[in-house]
Amino acid sequence: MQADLKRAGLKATLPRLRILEMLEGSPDRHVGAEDLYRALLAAGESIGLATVYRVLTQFEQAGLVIRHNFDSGSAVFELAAGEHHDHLVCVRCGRVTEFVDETIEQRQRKIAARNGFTMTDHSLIIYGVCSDCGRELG
Amino acid sequence: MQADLKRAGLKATLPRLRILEMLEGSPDRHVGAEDLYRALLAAGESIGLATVYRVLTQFEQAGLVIRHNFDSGSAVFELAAGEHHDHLVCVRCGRVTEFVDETIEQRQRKIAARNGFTMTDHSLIIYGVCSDCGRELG
DNA sequence: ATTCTAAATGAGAAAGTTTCACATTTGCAA
DNA sequence: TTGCAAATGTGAAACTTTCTCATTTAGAAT
Repeated sequence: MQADLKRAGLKATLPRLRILEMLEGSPDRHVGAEDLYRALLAAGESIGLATVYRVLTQFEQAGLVIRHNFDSGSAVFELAAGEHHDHLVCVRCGRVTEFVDETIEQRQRKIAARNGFTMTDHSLIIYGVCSDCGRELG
Repeated sequence: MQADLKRAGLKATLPRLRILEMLEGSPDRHVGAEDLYRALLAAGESIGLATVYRVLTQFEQAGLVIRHNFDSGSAVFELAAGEHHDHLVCVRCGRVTEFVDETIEQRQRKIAARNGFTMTDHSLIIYGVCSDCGRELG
């Protein structure tokens, strides 16, 4: 854990370790900065909101976390562990499901190339109503 | 033009007409609320920023415009005329290129269905360096 | 262990985006 | 023309994110 930070070129400070723990222990993989901040306060840590934002941005630059701009207005962060994947977001309850589709990945690379773009990143979000919410609505 | 508004169930007020004209006459199809506001002021209109936001949101709900949350932090709007399409965004100069790929569309529908989601919308953004910027960077 | 120093933090102010509240104005139907 | 509901402009407010700077801390060098 400290090693993860060192490897990323970041000092292993208490706030950084706490934030990393929170991200690893979080029930939902996708959390907002404010949520994270409140969870840390609730857990008895004394941390500043500015630090949470700062650290998340550093983690993003170091490749430890990924920042997503879903339609909600504020960003959510997720641990970068594991494979690249895209997202299904329920517009009703906010539930996030991950998926990978190699066909889509390939087409994206082709499209970027065809348009003379050197692809650095991409974001695919499918919005919809999840099965639970669909059932509730009838 | 007035008819477009009427059809959408909106009164044909002066601010709404001006905003629609701006969107139609804009050199880049993708504009921010603030940009639009300043362009209107520059054109001699007297309009409030709140009105611009309000009207854009109404236009979005009416299906006249589409709101995008690119990584820039603030939303951009585009006229909904024409076919659905996705976007390539240059991370350096901000240039936006549109594309359509039926294969990707199909896979998305499949993925939503497989996960029990009723798809309402989707957003695919490819970030990269466009050919012009790539040339400049060498 | 102790000391030192650059880096990191916490608190609150500040910046940027978007929405709200409400007095005034305007589009449109009668 | 007139009347009224709907829309607007202004400024305040809400919300997210970044900045500033005095204080604290991690880790390297004693």
